[in-house]
Amino acid sequence: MSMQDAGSGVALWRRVADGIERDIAAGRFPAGTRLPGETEIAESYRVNRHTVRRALATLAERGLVRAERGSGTYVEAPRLSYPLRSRTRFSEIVGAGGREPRGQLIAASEEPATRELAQALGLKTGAPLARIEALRFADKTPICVSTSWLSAERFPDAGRVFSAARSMTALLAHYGIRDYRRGSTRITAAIADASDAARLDLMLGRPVLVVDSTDVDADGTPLVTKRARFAAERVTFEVEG
Amino acid sequence: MSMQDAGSGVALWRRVADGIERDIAAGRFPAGTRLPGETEIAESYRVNRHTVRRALATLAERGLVRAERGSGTYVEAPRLSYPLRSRTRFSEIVGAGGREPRGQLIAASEEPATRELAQALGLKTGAPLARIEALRFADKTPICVSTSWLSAERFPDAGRVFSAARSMTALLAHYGIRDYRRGSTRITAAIADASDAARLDLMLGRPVLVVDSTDVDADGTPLVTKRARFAAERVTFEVEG
DNA sequence: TCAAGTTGTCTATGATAATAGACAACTTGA
DNA sequence: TCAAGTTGTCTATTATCATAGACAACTTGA
Repeated sequence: MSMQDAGSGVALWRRVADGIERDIAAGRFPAGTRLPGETEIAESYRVNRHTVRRALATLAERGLVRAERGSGTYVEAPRLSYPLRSRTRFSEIVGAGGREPRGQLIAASEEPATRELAQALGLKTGAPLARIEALRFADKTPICVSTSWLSAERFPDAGRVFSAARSMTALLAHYGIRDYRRGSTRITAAIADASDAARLDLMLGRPVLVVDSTDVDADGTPLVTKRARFAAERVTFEVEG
Repeated sequence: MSMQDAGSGVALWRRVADGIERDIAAGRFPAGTRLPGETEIAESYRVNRHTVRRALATLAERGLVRAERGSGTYVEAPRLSYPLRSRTRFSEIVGAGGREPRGQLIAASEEPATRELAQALGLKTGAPLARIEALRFADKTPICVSTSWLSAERFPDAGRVFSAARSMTALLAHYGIRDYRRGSTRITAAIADASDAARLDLMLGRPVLVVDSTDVDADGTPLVTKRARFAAERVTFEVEG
């Protein structure tokens, strides 16, 4: 560590990487742009060039930038704008950005409802729930990991249905539910744990947006409650009103 | 670093600290609870006891836990629930949790509107803006740093008024605006920079929730646009509908 | 063609992170 | 009172972080 560091627990190269990434996310380096040279970046962060190289290496590994020997380092990808409205679907949001939405089932299982889950779904503690863990992509970039819980009685075989349907909207449609909306949403941020980091192809220690939400049908009856972890660096939530 | 680490750029002790803090935030260790012994934590994280000690030391420094020699380490503080509605005020939110809201002016200045700011406020690029930077507390805990911009023509002397009023609601009331609401809100997360970390009494590298918002009057005319950085570990946003 | 500027790779060195072990100081409950 | 379990402090060792310098390989534009 350098002298200016008072022992933050975050390596210098990582802070440089974060800085560059924020500049990219903020649009100061749009996609396709050439970044300043490594020496120049090193000077502006008051850091050794090797430290900058390590920072750039991690960004390159994640596909955010691409280094071209003899020429420079160039910006690759943008950030997904994610509106939080009552009736927006993941697939629509991604599609609106001109990217291809994809869902992938990680695991499906059954488990009894904890007190919190039961309360969210309007069921009794211990009621059988289907638990579906899925990974969602925009093109080939993983955006979020979501864990969904539904009543196993009302939605029998939910795991199998989801793995075929590949989206929650399609799953609910399979059970005759054509319309649903967001009942509640809670957002906070955390640091990615090992499992999320691996699935989201995210470096350990990167921030994730943690969204707890419950979807309800037209009558307000809870259908499904979820906890999703979004790679913070890849999305910006937009709240209406 | 240990072998299981592939070079995440985040020190082990910090990941342990994050883990413990998440457990506290998730309510697995409610306020007043005694944490497992250092040796036990070390085993569960597969880490040396000294590493755990360092993690606990930082949590203690931030007032999250308190170590008692010979007895154990105990949990101190909870997390603020922050609803995102059209008409919620910081002071009401904090007050609702039984805590004392406080605002502190960091700096006030005047500057011409950038293109983005002008657009948000419905003004022309270059129009004079008052810029107010403030720090907001719940009791003695800093919650967020906010930078607000208002039209300097419509709100002359805004900085002085704010420093007396100590809240945006009171400032607007001073100019005869009794009612206002949230026009737009955008949320993402980032890593605290040095300045935010210092003001929020946050370790460098901790996540912050970045909220860009614009408040409008009853007619929908933009009044003030803000960027606030919240210590993610101290709040949970609640989104309606 | 050539010079200037770029990224890629090597060696070396000091500071810090993480491990390991031992023991002191203290609290708690039997 | 005492034993078991806790936090506090010390020494020592190894791996990684960050710096520093030098040079190769390559691209670009004059």
